[in-house]
Amino acid sequence: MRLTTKGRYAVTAMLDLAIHYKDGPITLSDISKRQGISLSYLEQLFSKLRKGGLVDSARGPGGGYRLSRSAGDIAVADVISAVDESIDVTRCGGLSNCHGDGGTCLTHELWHDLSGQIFKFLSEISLGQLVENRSIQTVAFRQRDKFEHAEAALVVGSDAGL
Amino acid sequence: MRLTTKGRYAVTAMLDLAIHYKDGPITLSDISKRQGISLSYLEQLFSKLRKGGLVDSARGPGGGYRLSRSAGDIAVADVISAVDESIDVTRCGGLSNCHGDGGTCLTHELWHDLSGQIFKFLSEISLGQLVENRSIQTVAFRQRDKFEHAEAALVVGSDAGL
DNA sequence: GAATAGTTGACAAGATTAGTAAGTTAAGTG
DNA sequence: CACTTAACTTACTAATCTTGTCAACTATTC
Repeated sequence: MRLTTKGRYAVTAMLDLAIHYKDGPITLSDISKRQGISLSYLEQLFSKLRKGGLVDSARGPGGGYRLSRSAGDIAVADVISAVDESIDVTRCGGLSNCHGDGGTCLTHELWHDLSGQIFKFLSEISLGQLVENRSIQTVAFRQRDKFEHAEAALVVGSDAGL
Repeated sequence: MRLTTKGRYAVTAMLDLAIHYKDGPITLSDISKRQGISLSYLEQLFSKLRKGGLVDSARGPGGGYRLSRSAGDIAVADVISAVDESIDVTRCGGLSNCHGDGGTCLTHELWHDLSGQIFKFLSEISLGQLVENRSIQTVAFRQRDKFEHAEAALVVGSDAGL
């Protein structure tokens, strides 16, 4: 899981789509103006988003892009994965054979696990939740206490989104 | 909040430090060998980690780096922030004045909030937790049933896909 | 059927980051 | 003091991100 400005641009653009969903197909030129992202970059990003099946396109006048499914069914992780092809990294390939020292592959596993958690976290936040549940979220976050925090973080991530 | 390979390297190296804490100061050369990260790059990363107050250094023979405080007191977010100076981004500066359209700055706010959540999430995971809870994790992981899944996943952090 | 508004794809240049190489300084050791 | 070790620093190269430009291709509209 990586999280770069590229992913941020993609999520931003998708949020824009989600917000303006009711207006029919949205042109990249509109998104470009609203979000301050260069048109050519948007074209590249949406090429990947389209290949990832996250958006549908319509050409010609009145054309543009729209979400391929409900905003509630598109996770933030989906968007980021689509544009940010995450080449796996740990030299040992994740879990295979690098036991030169006691702590070698253990470290990689630790990272692997953490990475999985981040991914899971972002998988449980949908664009729809971000747009709709804004106020509820912050409240839910404030309420939990320290010891529930493990569970709460996940639950919050899942239903309250942001 | 950004999450790049750079941050991953830093966390990996810090985990290595945490694991080998009892061995006294650890040289970058050791970390380099164990984790497969180039020495030069480690030097650059640790320069920032040191400036960020996360590690203490000792020069000369027998020298090396060690965590400046308990592994339980160092959050993953601390490490990533230290090496990955996250320049803020949204053209409007985060929350200021870009209301050209209804959804313009709202989108930025949404991203800002999401970013904050990711940060909070990573702030609540310490290096110590990652290292210590691991053996418990794998066991607990196997034992849990579907409904305990949320809690276990965080404590454990195991499988979870990517 | 031509004009227009829009996507799609390719390519390249500039800007920023990631990563490497090599040299310098400080601290121990014989 | 000379030598070694290892932290520090600076300069450089490679990769990636981001923007720009140009040329198709497609559906709508006049």
